[in-house]
Amino acid sequence: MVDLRKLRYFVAVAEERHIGRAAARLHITQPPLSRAIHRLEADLGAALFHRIPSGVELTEAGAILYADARSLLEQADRTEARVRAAVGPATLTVGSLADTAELVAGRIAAAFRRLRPDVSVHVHESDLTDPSAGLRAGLVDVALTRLPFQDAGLRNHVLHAEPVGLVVRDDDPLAARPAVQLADLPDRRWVQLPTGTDPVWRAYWTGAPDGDGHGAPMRTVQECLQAVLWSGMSALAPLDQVVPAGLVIVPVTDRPPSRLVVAWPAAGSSPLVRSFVRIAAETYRRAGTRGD
Amino acid sequence: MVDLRKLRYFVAVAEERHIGRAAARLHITQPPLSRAIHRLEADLGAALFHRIPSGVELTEAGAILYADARSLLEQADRTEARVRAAVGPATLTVGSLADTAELVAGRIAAAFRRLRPDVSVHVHESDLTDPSAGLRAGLVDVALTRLPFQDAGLRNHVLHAEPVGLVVRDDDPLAARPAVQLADLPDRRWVQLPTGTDPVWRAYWTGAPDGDGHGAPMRTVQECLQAVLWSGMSALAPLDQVVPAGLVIVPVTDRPPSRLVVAWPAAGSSPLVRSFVRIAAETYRRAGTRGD
DNA sequence: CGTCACCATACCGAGCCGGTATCGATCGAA
DNA sequence: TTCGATCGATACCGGCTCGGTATGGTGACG
Repeated sequence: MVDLRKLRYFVAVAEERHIGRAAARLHITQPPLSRAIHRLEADLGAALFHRIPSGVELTEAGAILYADARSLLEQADRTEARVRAAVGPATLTVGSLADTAELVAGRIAAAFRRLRPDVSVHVHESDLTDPSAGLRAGLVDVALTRLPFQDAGLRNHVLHAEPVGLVVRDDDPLAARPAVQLADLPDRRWVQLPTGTDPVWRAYWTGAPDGDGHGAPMRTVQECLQAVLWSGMSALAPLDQVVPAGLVIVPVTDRPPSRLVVAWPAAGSSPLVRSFVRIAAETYRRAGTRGD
Repeated sequence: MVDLRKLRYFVAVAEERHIGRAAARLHITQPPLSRAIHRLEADLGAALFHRIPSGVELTEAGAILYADARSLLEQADRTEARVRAAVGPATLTVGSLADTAELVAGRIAAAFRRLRPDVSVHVHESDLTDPSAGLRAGLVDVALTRLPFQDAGLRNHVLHAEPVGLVVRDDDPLAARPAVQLADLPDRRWVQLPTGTDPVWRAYWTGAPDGDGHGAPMRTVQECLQAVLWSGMSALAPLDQVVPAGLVIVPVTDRPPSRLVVAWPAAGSSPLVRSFVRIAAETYRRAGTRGD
C-alpha cells in the first residue's frame, strides 16, 4: 500500500513545497507526481498537503509523515547498500562501437561512477563489423553505438543526433562546397566494409546504392579515413568526426543524421543495465539540451 | 527499485524457508511470490536464497538483508500508524439490504474490527426498494446485499450462494412438497415490491412473469412474510431465511441460487473500501469452504 | 523407476506508472 | 475587468508489474 517510491516522491514535494519543482528534481513530469501524491493521501486516508496558489504546504499529518519518512528512506538506502556491499562489486560490460566511446563515455562514466561506485565497469570495443557492439554476440551487457542496425531483440535510446558528411581530401573539387547531395554525386569509389557487416548499417554508411564498396574492407574508422587520404576512396562520417589534416567533411543534405545511442537487450536486461541506460540518457539529455 | 512489498515477501519466505508456505501466509499463490523473490534478487544483484529440495534457505546476503528488513518494515508500519492516528479515525459506511447484515455482518465485523481497529463503521440499512443498499445513491461506501441488481458502475464479490424457496403457509397444499418448480405453479398472487424497485431484482424475487405483484407494496422482508401469513400472498426467500411459525419454505428448483455479495463502486473506491471487501471476502471464503 | 514435493516458467487480464495534451483556478498587471 | 502567467488537476495512452491458472523441470524417496 504505502511504498518507498511514493514516500520518496512525498519527501521531494514536502521539501520543494512545489509539485512542479519536485517533479523536476525527481526527473519525472508534474502530472504523475500530482497523481502519486493523491494516491498516497488516499492510501493513508489523510490530506498531506494544503494546495496554495504558490504551490503546496504540509498539513499536520504531512508534517508527521515527513518527520518519519526521511529516516525511513535513509534506513532503506543503508539496508540496500549493506546487501550490495556484502555481495561484492557487480560488473557491467559496456560495448563500444569503434570510437563512440571517446565521444560520450567520459561523461557517462563520470556520472555512472559517481552514482554507482560499487560497480566495476569493463569496456569492450568492437570494430565496424558489428554495430551492435557485441550485444548480439552476448559479449556485453549494454552498448554505446550508432544507429542504424538490425534491432532484432535490441532496444536503444538516442543520446545525440549528428548530421553526416562526406569525407574528402581538401584538394577534392567537392571540398569547397558548403554541402552536397549524395543523389547528385557522380559515381565514387566507396570504402568497403567487411563481409558479415550488418546490412542496414552498411547501407547507411556507404553512399553506394547497393551498400557495397571497393577495395579492402575497413575495420576501423581510422582505416576508412586513411583510405580516403591515400587511395581516394569516399566515406561518410559524422560531422563532428575528428579527421587528420588534409581531409575535410562536407555536409551531406540528403541523409538523416547519425544517431548515437545506448543500446541494450530488449529481454532479460538486469536492473544494472537499466540503471546504466538511465544514467546515460540523463547525462546526455543535459548535455544535449545545453545544460539543464 | 526495492519496495516494501517485496521486502515483506522476502521476510515471509525467509521465515518460512518455503515459498509455498510463505505464499499461503501472504494470501497469494506460489508463482507470483517465486517471481517476486527472483526480481528482488535481480534488483539487489545478489542471490538471497539457496534452493534446496525441502524449500529454500538464506544465503549470506539474504541473512544480511533479513536482519535489516524486519526493523525496516516495523518502522514503516509505525510511521503509517502514526499518520493514521494523527488524522483521527477513518469512517466507513456499510450499507445492508434489509436483513443481510444479520446473516454475515457479525462475522465480518469481528474480522474487520480486529484488522482495522482505527476505523469507525457506520451501518445504513436499506429496504427492499434498493438492492444496491444505498450504493447508487452514494449513501454508503460499501454494501452487503444480494444479487441480482442492475450493476451500472458497481462491482461485487460473492460471499455465499443460497438456493431460494417459495414461502407458503404450512396449511398450503404445496407445503408438503419436497420441492416445486415455479414453471409448474398455477397463477399465484405475488407480493408487490414498491415502485421504483430495481427491475432485475424485482423480476428475480417475484414469481410473476412480468415481475409485478398484487396488493400493497412490501418494504421489508418481515412485511412480505406477514403478507404470506395473513393475506395468502406468495413470496420467494432464501432457504436459510428464518420464518415465523406457521410458514415454511419449499425449495424452488428452477431458479438460480440467491448470491449474497459485498458490493462497491467500480470507480473511485478508497483503499478503505478495498480493505473491507478483501476482509469480507476472506472471512466468508473461510466460512464458505468450511474452515480453511 | 514411478511418484511426490518443491520451485520455475509461460501465458493472461487488471491495475499502476510515466508520458503528452489540456483544463480549471488563482493572482498580478495593464 | 480582462488578460496572461503559473500553479495543480484531469483525461487519455503505451508499457510494465502484479496476481492468477496451467504446466514444466528436477531432485528425493519409497
